[in-house]
Amino acid sequence: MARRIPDHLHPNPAVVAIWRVVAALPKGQVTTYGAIAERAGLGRSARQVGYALRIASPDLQLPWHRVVGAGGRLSLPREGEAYQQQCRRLSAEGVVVNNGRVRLAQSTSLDALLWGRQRC
DNA sequence: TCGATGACCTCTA
DNA sequence: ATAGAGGCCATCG
Repeated sequence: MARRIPDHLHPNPAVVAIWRVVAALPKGQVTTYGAIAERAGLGRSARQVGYALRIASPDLQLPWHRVVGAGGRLSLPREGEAYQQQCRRLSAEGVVVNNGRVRLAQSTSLDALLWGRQRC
């Protein structure tokens, strides 16, 4: 699951710390940028999380799609390619994406099947 | 050194 | 529910 991220992959320790936290996110669970910053020991530097994900190499295979904005809002341009991919990958994990929003905190797999009209 | 720039967040109106 | 203003903070040119 939580794949290890070597220190030498990036000179900035904060970036590596963020990658580690993201890599540890369980499948089907979503969190916010702010929460990740907190867990990485960066306080309110939520923007750093966005930065770290943006510069991350695809080779890392980070589950970046499990990271959303506050209130469960997808924080990517809706017209972009990345947005579509995030929607699909979340849906594939049973996370309901409704009009650019996901259910934070609750989001059990059960009502995912009941509520789930995957409108990406 | 400094202003611009975000895959952000919170509070108002 | 939506929009705008401010705040935040590391990076970048």
